[in-house]
Amino acid sequence: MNLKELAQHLNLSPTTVSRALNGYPEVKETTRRRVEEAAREFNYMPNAWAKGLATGRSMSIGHVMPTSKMHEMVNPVFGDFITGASETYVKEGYDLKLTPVDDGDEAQRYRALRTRGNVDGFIVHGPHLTDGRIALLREIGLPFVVHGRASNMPADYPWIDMNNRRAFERATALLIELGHRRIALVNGLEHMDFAHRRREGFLAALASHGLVPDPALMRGGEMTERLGYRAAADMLDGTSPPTAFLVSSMVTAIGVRRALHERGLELGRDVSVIIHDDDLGYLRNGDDVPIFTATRASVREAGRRAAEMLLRMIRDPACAPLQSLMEAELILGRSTGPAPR
Amino acid sequence: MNLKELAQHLNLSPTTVSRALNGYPEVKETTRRRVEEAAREFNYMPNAWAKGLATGRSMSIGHVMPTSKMHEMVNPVFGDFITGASETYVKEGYDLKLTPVDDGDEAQRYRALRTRGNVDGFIVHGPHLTDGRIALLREIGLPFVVHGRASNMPADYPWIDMNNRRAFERATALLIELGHRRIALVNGLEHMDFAHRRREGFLAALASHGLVPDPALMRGGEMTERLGYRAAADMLDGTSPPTAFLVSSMVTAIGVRRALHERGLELGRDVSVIIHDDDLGYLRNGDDVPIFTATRASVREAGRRAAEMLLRMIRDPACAPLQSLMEAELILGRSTGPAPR
DNA sequence: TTGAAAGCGCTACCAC
DNA sequence: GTGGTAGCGCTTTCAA
Repeated sequence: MNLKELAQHLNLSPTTVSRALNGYPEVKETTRRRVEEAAREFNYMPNAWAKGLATGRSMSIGHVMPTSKMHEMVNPVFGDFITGASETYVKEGYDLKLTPVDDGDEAQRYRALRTRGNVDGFIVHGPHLTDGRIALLREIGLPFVVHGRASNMPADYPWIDMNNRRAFERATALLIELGHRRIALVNGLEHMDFAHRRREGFLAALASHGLVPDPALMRGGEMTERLGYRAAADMLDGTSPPTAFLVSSMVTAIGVRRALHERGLELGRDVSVIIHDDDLGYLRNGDDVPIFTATRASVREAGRRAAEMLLRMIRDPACAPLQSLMEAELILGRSTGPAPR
Repeated sequence: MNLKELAQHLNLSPTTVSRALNGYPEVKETTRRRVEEAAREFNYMPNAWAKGLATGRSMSIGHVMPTSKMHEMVNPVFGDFITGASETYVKEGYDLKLTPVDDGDEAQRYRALRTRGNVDGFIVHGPHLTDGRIALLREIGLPFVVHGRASNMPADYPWIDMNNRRAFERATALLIELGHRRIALVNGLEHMDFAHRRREGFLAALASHGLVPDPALMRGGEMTERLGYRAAADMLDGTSPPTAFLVSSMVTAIGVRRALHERGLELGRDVSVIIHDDDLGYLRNGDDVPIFTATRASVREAGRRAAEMLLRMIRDPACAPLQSLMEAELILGRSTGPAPR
């Protein structure tokens, strides 16, 4: 059933039916009602292609994410974020076009999506510190929202982000106040913006307490179990081992625990650990360790908000770029850890 | 730059240009070359909407996945699978339309995608044992491929799946041959097809060795750390504790380990464990435990294949439904575990 | 308040 | 081998 047929059924012109369905004011109320009813009855849905062709809008949003580091973002933040965004899209009749893209040919893919007229806007996932995509997207001229930030770029684009810096600052301060002086940081890949900010928070807290960071106690990498194990093992076997760890991601923390366990060290007795992770429900490793976290619900919320920001920009290209910072939640474990030995 | 303008530049008709670009045979080779060159030069890309409208094909594929259980599939298989599928799509000029959908209103969303003419086919993720979507999709009439299977449905649809049954059968047999008689199964949610098949494999191996399954030693649930912990704790504290565990997912296995550790039991000394997981690179918990696994590469391969199957069906609706079973790989740990005490 | 008609950019049929 | 032209289903002037 298409518009024309529907119009014939109603003894109306396609024009009027179109207007009625799209909320134009000049349609008589009774007519509109009649049309809407018939549309429901025949389960009429406008053909997206014709509509796109006629309006120039595609009613779909491109989500582009680098695949080589996929696990960093996909797992698990990405799923929840996208679910949140979809809630908004569905409500507003938009589709979500997912484009995993190799780190290399990003520019190509963005341009293609743009030129073929396939999307009305972009969500950018997993920004690096210096992320070329922002300049690229600006040049391309479609609205976009960044999930995260790119610290080394002028901050005049719209973004939504967790306050990673603050979470790590608070976590570090907490450990310092417990009496720790040698605190290890096991971080994500530090060319990723979120990891960089976490590090900054860590350093800021040290500095404001008059502590000097020890490079031997700072490590970054893909957030795997293996990284946690290697980093902790090296540090614990080093000349002056840490008494506390601050760990990016639960998975990495598991590796840290393995290294502790191998050395007969007990968490909460010999060593303190604080974890930051965005995936609580899935992998909660007991409740013995304090966690800074973006809960699943709040990541979803972030997705919803990002989508709303983007749709607003699509509708009103002149509107100011919104920026939104969300706070991580602190969940205290049973033991916040001991004073250092 | 659109087709008409490009044609004018070349002093050709739009028709010829279109034919040249779409590989029709009746174009003179020199003309084709001229056209292709110009297209590249002006960075011409056809407007997807016009093309869709004219051809009736959307050049995009819908990936629909239930969100309520999202972590089960999203994490981490989904990312790799979709990356693989995208490789195929990009090559063939297709887009990937992602639709997270609440378990409830699936029918609606599928129909909408179909009626609005938005997709040419579907990939179905995370099938349940009795999955209504298969009947629904058949009724809707677009080609689809299921990532996984639905055991309780007639198996005449196209699917691609890991051989979960066989992996668990082999794993169980391995434990039995080591001398274990009381083997625990910590499984995923058993209304999910993959989990059901794993259980079947487990039971089959017991049966073929003349062992009777003990319901107290079988547990299913969301594959979280907590499930592993609870299940193992209950079983170990029960009247006749298991001497070996077979665990679905690395994350769950971490919980099992915690329970063991709490009780002073050591893995590889007091108890054997075999894990099945599809996410090796990310969360490899040491190399001390044997793992059945679909490697990241093979999951990607599965995505590629599924996409190819689907595109084939789209092009030739009459073609027979392909079905493809992939074998999990066994990676032996340093210790395969002891004989039972 | 409604309708007729002209496109949107492309493909595909038919004629040359 | 190439070109003219009629749609695909919708929106959007302009006219009534």
